[in-house]
Amino acid sequence: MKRYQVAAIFENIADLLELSGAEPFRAGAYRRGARAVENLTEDLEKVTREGRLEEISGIGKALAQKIKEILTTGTCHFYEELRGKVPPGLTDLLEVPGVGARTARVIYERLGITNLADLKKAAEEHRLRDLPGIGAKKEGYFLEGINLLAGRGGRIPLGFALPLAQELAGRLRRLPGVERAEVAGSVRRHQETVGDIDLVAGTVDPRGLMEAFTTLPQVKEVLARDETTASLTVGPGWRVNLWAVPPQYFIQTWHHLTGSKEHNDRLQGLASGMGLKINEYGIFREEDWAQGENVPGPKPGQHSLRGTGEPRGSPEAGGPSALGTSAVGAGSELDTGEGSAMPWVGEGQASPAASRREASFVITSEKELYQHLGLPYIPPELREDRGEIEAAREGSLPVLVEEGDLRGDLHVHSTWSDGLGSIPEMAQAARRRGYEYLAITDHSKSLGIARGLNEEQLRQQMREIDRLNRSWEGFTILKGMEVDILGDSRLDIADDLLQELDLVIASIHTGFRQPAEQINRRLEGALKNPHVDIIAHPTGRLLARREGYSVDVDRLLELAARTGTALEINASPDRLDLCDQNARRAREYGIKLAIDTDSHSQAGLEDMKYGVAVARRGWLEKKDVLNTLELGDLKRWLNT
DNA sequence: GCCGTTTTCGGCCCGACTGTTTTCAGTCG
Ligand SMILES: Nc1nc2c(ncn2[C@H]2C[C@H](O)[C@@H](COP(=O)(O)OP(=O)(O)OP(=O)(O)O)O2)c(=O)[nH]1
Ligand SMILES: [Mg+2]
Ligand SMILES: [Zn+2]
Repeated sequence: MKRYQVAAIFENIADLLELSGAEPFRAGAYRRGARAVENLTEDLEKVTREGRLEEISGIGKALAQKIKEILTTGTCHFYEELRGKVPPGLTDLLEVPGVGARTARVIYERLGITNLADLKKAAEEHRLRDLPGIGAKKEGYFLEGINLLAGRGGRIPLGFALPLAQELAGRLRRLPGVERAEVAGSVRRHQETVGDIDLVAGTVDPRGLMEAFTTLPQVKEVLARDETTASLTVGPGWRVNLWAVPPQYFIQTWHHLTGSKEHNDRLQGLASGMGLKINEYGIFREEDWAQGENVPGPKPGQHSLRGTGEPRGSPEAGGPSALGTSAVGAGSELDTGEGSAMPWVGEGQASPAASRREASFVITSEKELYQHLGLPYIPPELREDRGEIEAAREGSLPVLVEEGDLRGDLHVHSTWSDGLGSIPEMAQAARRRGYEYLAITDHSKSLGIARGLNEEQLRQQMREIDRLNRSWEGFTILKGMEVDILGDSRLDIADDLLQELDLVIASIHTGFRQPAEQINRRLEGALKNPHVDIIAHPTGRLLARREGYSVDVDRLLELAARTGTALEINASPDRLDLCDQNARRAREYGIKLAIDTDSHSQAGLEDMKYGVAVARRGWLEKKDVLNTLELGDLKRWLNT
C-alpha cells in the first residue's frame, strides 16, 4: 500500500517541478517513476529491502534514494523543499481546462494567486487578461472552466460506460456511409472507471454522421461540434466523444485513440528506434516521411468553422478544439458525394500537415500494425505500459482468459437469503449461459439484513439442492455458502457443517473502519481455516462509493498463496474486487482466482464480462482461473 | 532524472489547434 504514497509524492513533485519552470524531462522522469512504482507487482518494501529498486525501469539512483526516504519517514526532503518554494495549492489551478504549468506560474508570479477561489475572483474582475500570454478570451474560458469544475462528476464506472458505448457504436454503425464504428479509449481497454467515452467511425459521410450523432435521443447537451469531431453529454453528464475519419485511416486512428497514452508513447519510441514513424495516420519509413515534407499542398489549420470567434463549446462551431486530436482531412468544401473511394481528399482542400503524407505501409488490422513493429498483437486490456511491450518483445505475453473459458459461477445468491431468484431459476439462467455448474452461496446468519441462513436453514437448502441435482443431468449445483467473517475472526458457521459443503466462501461485511491490523487478523482466521476455499471481495471496496477496508494486500496474498486459498474477482460492476492490479499480483503469487458475479438475480449472471475484463487487465490466463476447470477437476481442487 | 538493437551523452511520442505571438508556446488528446 505504501507504493501509492510514494507514487503520489512523485506525481506531486512532477507537478511542482513543472510549476517551478524546471526542465520538463526532469518532471517527466518523476511522472514515469510514479507510474513505475504504482505498476510494480511486487511488494515495494520487499524490493527496497533487497536493494533491487534500480532494477525497475524508470527508477535510477536519485529516485531509488527518495523511495527509501519516503518508506522510512513518510516524505522526502526534496519534496518538502519544493513545497516551500512552490505553493502546493497551485496544482489545483492545473485542473482548469486551458491552464497548464506555464500559465499557472504566470498567474502566481504576477498576481500571487494560489487557489481556485482567488483565480475565479481575478477572472471575474478581469485581472487576468493583462498577463502575458492571456487575453480576454482565455480569461473567459478559464472562468467558464472553473464553474464547470464545480459541477463535474467523477469518473464513469465501466458498468455504465461499456453498455452505453456499445449501444452508441451500434447506432452509428447502422448509419449510411459508415463503414466501421467502434469504441476506443479507456472503455475499449476496459478500465474499471473511465473519464469519458471515446468513439471512432470510418465514414464517407462525416457531415451526416455528425448530424445523426448529435441528435441521438440519448443526447443531453452538445458541447462542441465541427465537421469531423463532436463532443456531447448523455445521462448525468457523461461525456461522449466521436471522431470521424475517412475509412482508409480507420485502423490507425482507432488504435491511436485506444491508447493508452503511455502505450502509444512507448510504441512510438520503439518505432523510431527502428527507423519508423508511427502516428494516427499510418506507419512511415523515415525516408518516406522526409520526402513527404516536400509534398505540395494546402496549408493546415484552415477549418472553416474554426476561429470564427464563437464562444467555447458552441454547438454550431468547434471553438477551441473539444478533442485534441483533430479528425483527419476536414475541409471547407467537403465532398460527401456518392461513395467515391477517397471522398475526403481533394484538390484545394485543407488538411492537417501530417495527414497529407502517404503512409509507407497499408494497414488493415491492428495485428498488422504490431507486426510492423516486430511485435505480436497486444490486446487492448494490456495496453497500459505495464510491461506488455517488453513481454511482447520476449514473446511472453499471456494468453488471456476469455469469457467462453468459464464453466460456471461460484458465488451466487438465491431467495433463501437476499437474492431475487429461486435456486431453480438461478440454475436455469446458468444453464442458459452454457455453464456446467453453479454454486449457491447464500449469506450466513449474522448478516441479518440479508436474511442470512442459520445452520438448520443451510441443512434444508443442502437437501433441496441434492433433490434438484438428482432431477437433471449435465449440470450441477454446488452446495456452498458465503460465510461471514465475524469481528473476532471466527467464522459464522461451525466447521463440522462447513465440511459438508462443496464450497465455502468467506468474506467480511462488517467492521469496515477497523485498522488494517485487525482486518488482516480476521482474514487470516478465514484463510487458515481448511474449509474455506475462496475469499470473496477481498478488499471490500465499492467502486466510486466506498474505500475498501484497510487491508495489507501483500500480507493477504502471501497467506492466500501459503494456504492454497483462492481469491475472488468479484464481477459485480460496483465492486470489481480484486481489482486488475491486485489480480495480477495474486497471479504472480501463484494464487488461483475465481471470477464470480455475486449475483442477486438471474440478470446478475451477465455481469461476468466485467470480471473477465478485470482478469484480462490483470494478465490472467485460463489456468489461473478456478472456474475454468471442468467439474471433476474443480471438485478435486476443492477437496485438497 | 533516466537510459542505451542508435547512444554512457543527448536524446526523451506525436500532431493539431488556439490565442496572441509578430513567428509560436502552451495545452490537449
Ligand atoms: N500519442 C498520444 N496519444 C494520446 C495522448 N493523449 C491521449 N491519447 C490517445 C490515447 C487515449 O486513449 C485516447 C483518448 O484520450 P482520453 O484522454 O480520453 O484517455 P483515455 O480514454 O485513455 O482515458 P480516460 O478514461 O478517458 O481518462 O487518445 C498523448 O499524449 N499522446
Ligand atoms: Mg477517454
Ligand atoms: Zn455475496
